Formats: sequence, C-alpha cells, structure tokens
Amino acid sequence: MPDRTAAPDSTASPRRSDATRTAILHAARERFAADGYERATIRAIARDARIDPSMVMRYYGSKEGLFAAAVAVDLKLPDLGAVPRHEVGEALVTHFLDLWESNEVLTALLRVGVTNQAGAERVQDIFRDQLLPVARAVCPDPEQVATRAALSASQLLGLALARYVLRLAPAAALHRREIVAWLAPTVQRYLTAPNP
Amino acid sequence: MPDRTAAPDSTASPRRSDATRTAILHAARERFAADGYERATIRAIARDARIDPSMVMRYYGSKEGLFAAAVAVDLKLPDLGAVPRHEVGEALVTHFLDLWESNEVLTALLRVGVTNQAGAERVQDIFRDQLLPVARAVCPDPEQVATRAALSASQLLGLALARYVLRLAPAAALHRREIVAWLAPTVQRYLTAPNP
DNA sequence: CGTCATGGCCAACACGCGTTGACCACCGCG
DNA sequence: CGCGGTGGTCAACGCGTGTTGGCCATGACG
Repeated sequence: MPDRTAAPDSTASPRRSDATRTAILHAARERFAADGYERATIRAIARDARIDPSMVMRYYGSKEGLFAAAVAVDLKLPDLGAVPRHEVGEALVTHFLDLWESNEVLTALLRVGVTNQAGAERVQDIFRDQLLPVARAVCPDPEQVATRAALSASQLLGLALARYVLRLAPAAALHRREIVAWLAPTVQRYLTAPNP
Repeated sequence: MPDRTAAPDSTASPRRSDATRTAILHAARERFAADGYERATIRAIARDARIDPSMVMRYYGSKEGLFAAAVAVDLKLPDLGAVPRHEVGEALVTHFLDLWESNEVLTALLRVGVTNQAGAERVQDIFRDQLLPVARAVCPDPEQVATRAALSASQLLGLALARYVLRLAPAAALHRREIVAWLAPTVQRYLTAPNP
C-alpha cells in the first residue's frame, strides 16, 4: 500500500477515491477553522463530506493524522529580496491579508495551535521554515533576523486573531486598505529599522 | 441561598467553604490556561483542588459558570490621561507585560476565547469595557478611538499569543526591555499618531 | 466468467465527559 | 441533648467520542 495520506497531486495514477479524500480535507479544514481541534469531531467532518466516519480513519489513520494533512500549508511568501526595500512591510501585510481571506486553513491552524500541542508545533514549523528565510533576505543584522521576524509575526497573527477569531468589532470592521496603511509601517520598522 | 458564585471577598460572613471555593478557582484558571476549555475537565480541576467533582457543580452550577467566575478579570489599566502623552505606549506595554507574567488568568482567557464562543465574548467585553475607555482619554479623534484601540489590542494580544501560547522561540526569548523598546513605539503610534 | 483489490457502510467497543441525587460527618445553636 | 444546615463523598446516568472489524458492492483484469 503506497502512502496516500498526502494531497492527491503530482505523479502516479489518480485513484477513484481522490474525490473523497479531498472532500474530507475540505470539510476538515472548515471544521477545524470553525471549532478548533477538540470540538471538530470526525463524525461531523465525515457528515460534511457525506461519507462514513470510518473512511476518515482508513485514509488518514487518526484524527491527528487528518489534522496534519489538513494544515499542510504553503504560505507562498514573495521573495522580499525582489521588492523595493521600503515596500517590504506593505508587501507582507497585503500578502497575509490575501492568505487569510482566501483560505480557511490559516484560521484552522491558529485555532488549533492555541489549544493543541501538535498544532502549536505546526505553527512553529511554518514560522521557522517559511517566514524566517524570507526575513533573512531583508534584515540588516543577521543576528536580529529571528527577533525581527517574530515581532512581525506577532503583529500579523495578532491582527488575524482580533479580526478573524475573536472578532473584536472594530478590528473586523476595518477595511483592507486601512489595515495595510496602519500595519505596513509597523512591519516595515520591525524588519528594516536600524534600531529598536 | 445568597449568590456565592463570586469571589469570597467584600462584605458578609466568610464561610468555611471559602478556602475550597478559591482552591477551585485557582485550579480552574491553571487548567483553562494550560489546556483550553474543552480539555480542561471538571474532573481534573477537582482533582487539583483535592475535592469531588460534584462540589464544582454545587458552587458554580456548571462548567460554563465556573469559567465565567474564573476569568472575571480586572486589567487595572492605568489612567492614560495622567501619563505624559509621549509615554502612553510604553505605559501600556509595560502594564500588559506585568499582567501576563503575574497572572495566568489572561492566558486562560486567550486560550478559551479562541475555541469557545462564550470565551470570545468575554474578551470582547473586556476590550469594550476596559481598554476602550482608557484609549478614549488619549486618542485625538473620538471617531477613531475604536480603531486605534483595536490596533493596539492586536499588537498586544499578538505578542502574548506568540510568546506565551504558541511559544515561538524568538518571541519567548525576548527580554522584557526589548519588548518594551520594540512595541512601545508601535502602540504609541496606533494611539496618538495623527494619521495612518 | 471468476477473482480480487478497492471503495464504502454499519454496528459495536471502551472510554471519558458533564451532571445528578442519595448519602454521610460535622459544627453551632436552641 | 437534639437537630438542622453546611461541607463533602460516592456511585451512577446518559451521551458523544475516537477507533475497530466485519460485511457488501463494484469494476478492472485474467
């Protein structure tokens, strides 16, 4: 039996069950995003995908396995080295806004990361493997890259938290361009300002 | 039966059970902070408090009632009107750092607020009743108070999220004075800068 | 046509949960 | 002394959970 827990892409013959697999993943992302890890039950996910709960176990092994497959996310961050230096803040903020609004996988990741140890580690991985390298391309002092990337992450995650998860009314009411106007200078300073 | 669900302080005769009540609240805050709402079981909280689970029900009615009692929090925010205008950012950041590090109740509130509807509403209440009025004392344009307070909250919550909940390594490693040095100008700008 | 892997459903298991109500021990007041 | 309220334990209930294994349909292939 080949390892079919990954996304049904790339090489090799497509199976008849690929539609079911993606339906499960889709429903899982929705439920994890809406309910968090514990309250997103396999039974509910299976109901959304119109299949039997035991199929989820067959294809993903366990609830943890399903979660891991559901939040395997590529942020597709732009190469900040190719962006004018004084626009990196704006580039990052707009990119993250696009991500949050196009895809519920980030909401799922954040919700689960807050409650679940495995989820938190997933967030740490993404920070280390995807955000850190991008920050490295733009930070002045290599020793400060981690700090500056973490500060940027704190502001970007904090806005997503207030806006998409906690739904603080004024944060949810902000227009996209307002968010960019306020946050871009902050991230810009965190990443490129010479000094604290 | 008088309403004894609140903290055992203020007027009226202290009961013999007050020690148990506070022990339950203490254990509840620890568990909610460490595990979130769903995984913080009444049984585990009772075990920590060395009593029977049914006592929790007697004193707090239900798990929801226990949570409400456990996260009734007063941020004790300083009067920003009495602070030099160019120091309000620093004052807020240091105050919040004190809060997060002295008291696990904020961690509990954040963890539960992310997973639980009632928890999210609690955070909204605190934002509206405690942070908004303080921001009003320092914001230039009254129409922008809510926006500016929400932006400040996003940065403060975001740092707490990265540092105390997700435990991103570089955010957890930051020294207190570094956090103040980086975040104070951000919050200062959100609250008092004339323009986006 | 037979056969066998594949996709899918159903029924059940063991477990932990929030919650309930019956029961006991003690202390203070009449 | 008696007795009622207060603080506390114990055992159980009903429910929903993740997970398991057995059974059926179907379609590709020899």
